[in-house]
Amino acid sequence: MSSTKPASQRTRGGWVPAGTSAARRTAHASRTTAKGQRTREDLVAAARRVFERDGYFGARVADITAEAGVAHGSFYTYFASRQDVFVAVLREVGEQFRVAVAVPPGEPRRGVLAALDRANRRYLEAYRANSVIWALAEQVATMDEEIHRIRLRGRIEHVERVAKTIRRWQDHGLADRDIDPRTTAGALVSMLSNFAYWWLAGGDNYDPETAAATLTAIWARAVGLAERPEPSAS
Amino acid sequence: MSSTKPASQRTRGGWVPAGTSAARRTAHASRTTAKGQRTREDLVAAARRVFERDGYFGARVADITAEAGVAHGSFYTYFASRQDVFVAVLREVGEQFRVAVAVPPGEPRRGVLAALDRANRRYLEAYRANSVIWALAEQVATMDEEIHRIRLRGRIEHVERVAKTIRRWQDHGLADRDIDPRTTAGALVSMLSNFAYWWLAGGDNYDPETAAATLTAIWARAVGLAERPEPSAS
Amino acid sequence: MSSTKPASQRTRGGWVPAGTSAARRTAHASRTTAKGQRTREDLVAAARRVFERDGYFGARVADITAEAGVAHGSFYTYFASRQDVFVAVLREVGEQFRVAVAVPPGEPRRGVLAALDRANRRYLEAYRANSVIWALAEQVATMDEEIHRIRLRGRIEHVERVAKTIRRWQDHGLADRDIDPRTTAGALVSMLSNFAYWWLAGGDNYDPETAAATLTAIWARAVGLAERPEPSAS
Amino acid sequence: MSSTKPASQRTRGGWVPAGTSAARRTAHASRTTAKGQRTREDLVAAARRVFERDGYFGARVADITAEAGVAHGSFYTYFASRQDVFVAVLREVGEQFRVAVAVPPGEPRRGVLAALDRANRRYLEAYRANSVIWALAEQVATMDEEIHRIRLRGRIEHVERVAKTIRRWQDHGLADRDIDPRTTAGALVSMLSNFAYWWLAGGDNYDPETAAATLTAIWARAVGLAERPEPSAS
DNA sequence: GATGAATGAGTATTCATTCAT
DNA sequence: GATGAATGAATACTCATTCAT
Repeated sequence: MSSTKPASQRTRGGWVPAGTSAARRTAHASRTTAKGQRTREDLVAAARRVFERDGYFGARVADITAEAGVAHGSFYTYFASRQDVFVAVLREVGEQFRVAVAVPPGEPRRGVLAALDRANRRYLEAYRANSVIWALAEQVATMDEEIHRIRLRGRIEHVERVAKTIRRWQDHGLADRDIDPRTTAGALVSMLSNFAYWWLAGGDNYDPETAAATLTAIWARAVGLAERPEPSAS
Repeated sequence: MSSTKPASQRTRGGWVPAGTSAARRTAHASRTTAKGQRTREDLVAAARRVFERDGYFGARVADITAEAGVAHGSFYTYFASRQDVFVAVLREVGEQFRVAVAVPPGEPRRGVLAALDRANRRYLEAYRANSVIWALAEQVATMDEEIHRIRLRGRIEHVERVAKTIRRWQDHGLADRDIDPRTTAGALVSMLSNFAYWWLAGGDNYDPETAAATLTAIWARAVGLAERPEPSAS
Repeated sequence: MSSTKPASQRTRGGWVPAGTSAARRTAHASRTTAKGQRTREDLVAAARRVFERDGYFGARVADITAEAGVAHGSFYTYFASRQDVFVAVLREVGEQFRVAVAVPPGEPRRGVLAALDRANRRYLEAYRANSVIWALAEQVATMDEEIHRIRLRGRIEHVERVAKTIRRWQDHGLADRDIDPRTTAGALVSMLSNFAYWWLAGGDNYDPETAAATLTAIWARAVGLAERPEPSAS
Repeated sequence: MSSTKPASQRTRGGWVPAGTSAARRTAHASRTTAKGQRTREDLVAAARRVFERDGYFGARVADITAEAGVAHGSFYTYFASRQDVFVAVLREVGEQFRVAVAVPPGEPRRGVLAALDRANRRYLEAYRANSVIWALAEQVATMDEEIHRIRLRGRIEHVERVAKTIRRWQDHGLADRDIDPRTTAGALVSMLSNFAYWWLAGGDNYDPETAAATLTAIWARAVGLAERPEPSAS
């Protein structure tokens, strides 16, 4: 890495340039020790705890390093800013989330409705496990463009996945052909995620069993899911 | 996450610092000059513009007074804090919202489905008109307990209103008797509001006509709304 | 001042913008009280004292406000940064300097040589009076482009003024016609200012009378100044 | 401004913090591996590049080691501080400078004026080749006592050498007897070095040929150099 | 000798709030 | 009521230097 500085900082016009210290942080990619790896992980874990406890704006870098038991300055060996760790935490949580929602490999393939129901319940469970940090992400999104982009990407991914499922159902004659898959998917994903937010993080109370059943029922009705098993399924 | 902070909370993050001079200041209702009334209105209007432009945490009191064209200090003649104006702005917007969604007095009472569709479209229009500030409120909610309470109250009000409608429909034989009105209402309100957020403020694109039609369709199917007009209405 | 923010901070692309706090300082031009004026002056005076005592990089904003007897935050009511006050101080000193070098109105117009000698001595006196801050400026120039520009402008102004005088002398037959006025002026200004620096601020010692006389003599010889009074002056 | 700081000075600004571990580290002269020697050279070369690119205060130890391709910590195996490498770089450059200016052994000894002209042109060439680092040294001098001492010593050496030449010329009847050699030398050295700075590093433009010729001409006139060759030369 | 992770002191800047005119 | 100057607490970030492998 011979030079990490923008060309505009080099000598220009016969004048000896003054160095500024801005934005010279190097990506911390190469040559990381196992110890360094460990410290980074500690910091991410500590950050998550602090964010959950104090919120995004309430979390000071000092709190995070104190929680991780490292020196204040060590934070900046691994992250450029509070936002930077937050993104790292989100990435981790998002991954957990994606895993939770995906169909577990060993799951028996019975009815479509049963599968849908199980997926919804898994989503609610994942939300419950990550409700605080997830709700936080939903909020911080508005204050921070980077995080908003991440959230939007996640949302669209989710919607597209659902839309694809709906199209598949339509192709198999399991769902109404006259609904718009993308729009319907958007509405259902909104229903699921926002209901989960208010129920599990926002203080609006519901009965767990009724909630899960209702969500699945609406979902099924929305796409006109034929209750009977596919007659000529693969 | 009604409150994750200990009572000894730091002043950061919008929590009301107990015992500040904000408390000392009395409600400014009585003894208001016409001029004073006008200044207050200017400040609220300016605050809304600044909040929409800069976000909640990005809006400084100095920006609001500059926008309103009054002295910095004058702000505190009318409001105790930034949160205080934000609540004032929200109250105003919320009122507009409630008016927009309510059934217009002169509206002809034709079919239930048509009425539902019209209500949904009015909601989307109201959201579109207020999307920025509304989305802001949705987000700020979690960062600020007071505002979260206001939002939760609004949410529950909305859900209860819908639940009541569903119950009425059930009583009239227009909706399925075996759905839970409160839970179904919660899911549908989540769907509507969160879909509106992503569509109108969050950057997820949909076709306007399809969107409105899809939302109404799901709504109708969710409650099992009989498409035929009520045989023995009112 | 309805809006001090760049257009790029306004709502873009259906996404609610987050406010950043960068670069929103307003020019402190309009509506300044006499008291405010006074505080500003106090700060500039204090800054000069602190800069002379501690150097540019050694001067902390806290030192300046302490010296001025105002609160730390008050500094930023008037200046955006340390560099900003430094420029203000330089402007003040530069002005004193320019005045010192200019021909005093009441000065009797005797010989050219005598006038030259008097100008040089006045320059040295001005340098002596401002040596510390002036030497500082000479140094800081390299670290800060803004200040380098100011210095370069000052240098060129000075050189041009001298070149103009040389041309006038050439026109009057008082100076050699075959020297290049601009280059000669550059060399002489360099000689004067840098000699002054090493002598009065840099620790290289000379006898005051000899120094002044030598500088004037070299100056006169350099332009081939005819020692005899102008035969047909003015 | 040899020293404006009290003994209890803060560590800021490049002053040598008395009693740090820098003192503990011994000169690294003895017992050096070939490899170690090489690393040291790499660091000095890298330091020069970084200083030229970023200025003295803008150059961080981390930048230098990155540029040299060695570990951060290795820097302290060879140097006690940034100032320490800077001095090493200066020593190197100063040596190059001295060599460049010295009379080349094989040079034919013709006229005094011609010799003077050639020396001045060599100085300008050397300055041009080292303008950035040299200007830096000139500037950093005032911010750092140690470096100021080095610079002052260099200046005085240069002035004394010129004064000695002038005295020789006077003895040989080639120069005016009534000028003060030391003061004249000081003025001429200032002229030369500062003109070179503004021209070659500071952004003040001149024609190369005119510049060189003008400097020599002023120099010759200043000492009253008889244009004719020494009648009774050596 | 070389490495790069850890340390933590040091400081500029922001902005809500108060208060003398 | 209005004004705008003054206040000062709060905190992110930098980087020279040390030191365990």
